[in-house]
Amino acid sequence: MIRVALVDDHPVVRAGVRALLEGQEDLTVVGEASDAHSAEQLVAALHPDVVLMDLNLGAGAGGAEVTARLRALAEPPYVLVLTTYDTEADILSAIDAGASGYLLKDAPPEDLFRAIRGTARGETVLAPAVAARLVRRSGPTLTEREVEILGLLATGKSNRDLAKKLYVSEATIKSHLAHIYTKLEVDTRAAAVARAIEQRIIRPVS
Amino acid sequence: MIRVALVDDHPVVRAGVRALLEGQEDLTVVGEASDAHSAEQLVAALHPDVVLMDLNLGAGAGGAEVTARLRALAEPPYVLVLTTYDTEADILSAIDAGASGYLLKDAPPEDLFRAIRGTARGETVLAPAVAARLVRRSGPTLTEREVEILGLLATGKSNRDLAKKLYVSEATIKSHLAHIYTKLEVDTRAAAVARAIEQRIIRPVS
DNA sequence: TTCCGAATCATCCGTTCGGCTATCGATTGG
DNA sequence: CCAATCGATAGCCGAACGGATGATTCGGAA
Repeated sequence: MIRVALVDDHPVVRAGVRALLEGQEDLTVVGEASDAHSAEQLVAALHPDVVLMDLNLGAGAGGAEVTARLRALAEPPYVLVLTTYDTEADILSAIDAGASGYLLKDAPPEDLFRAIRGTARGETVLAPAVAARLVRRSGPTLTEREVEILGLLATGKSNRDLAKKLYVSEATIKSHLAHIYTKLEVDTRAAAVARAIEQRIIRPVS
Repeated sequence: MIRVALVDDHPVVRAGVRALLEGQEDLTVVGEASDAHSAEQLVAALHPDVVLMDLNLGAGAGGAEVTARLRALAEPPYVLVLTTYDTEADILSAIDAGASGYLLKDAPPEDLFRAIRGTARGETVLAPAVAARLVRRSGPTLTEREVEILGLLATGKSNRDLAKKLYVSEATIKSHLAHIYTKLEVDTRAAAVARAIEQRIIRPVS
């Protein structure tokens, strides 16, 4: 019997996953948590085999942080990230934090079951769409610096502002922008920002 | 007994809502659909009292369209929109299409129950966050024209492009942009696009 | 009917962008 | 160990942008 814990701030999703898993003979839900803090308590107390983790836990610590802390425990559970969609950086940081897999919430139940069973065996499981993003590097890969600049672009900064903020010359900024435009196949900052948000390279939050 | 039909492309969500509703004595789920087409068939065949509708049905027709068609039936069901989050325009078009209410998926189960019961009685139910958006007109209200321009801005169009596309002069475009900047409290197109996406005024899709 | 907002158009002007072309050190990886 | 990539830098130039100001028309609300 694989003991599963759910961490998600959506009651509907928790109920859904629970209902689906209870229909499987070898899977059982031993607990639920809706925030970072109770998630840690839950895992410490119940020692589940697998934790289904939503990365977006509303307010407070994010799923990646929680994942890292859970994996730092004495007998760490396997963590399977189950989320709707996130930034490439989010995915990477979750995996960095020790997540064993990454599934999207719109996955069919069979995929979910398979992923949990695989995870419980210590396998790494990635949703096809996610794997594609990571392996094929779907689309061009932006450098850290470029992502940083994109983030600032979204706040309406001018090249001069960017130069000051990053302690480089305007020429450098323009060079980066040119690279960004090429990679995103755009030719204006506005389109670059829209693209970057659409491709989840940056988030639209300030 | 209130007969409910679910329309959502996420199996997990369908299972979750079903599980939650089955725990209520006066609510029963009579059917599920994951796309526009089967949703219409389902409703025509089963005549549910309330349809829980996700606006984002993946590919194909959107939830608003489906809502409109369902409401055009001889004995139309009440439609309660249950979605994660959408554009102000989406909300309005759903209500235009005849939806009786609008709930967010992260709502606690009790709210969901209340909303379904209210909807079945013919009441209009809006999630607080949604109501606030519509009533208080949270933030400045952009005109249709301004939203249209914002959408095109996100594709990287220049003022001249916009002028040609909208059959007006560049001066007009600049005038609109100035208004947009004022309302969104920004001063560049890039920031305007980011703001607009963040505030769900436009969507980041092309 | 009066008044206001939306949409349209216009001109001026200084600033900023984006394209182009090149160079250079550092780090990483075959 | 040498190629490739990344980050940083530079100058030039035409086009685009954003700010400021003002005007007209039209339709709906007061």
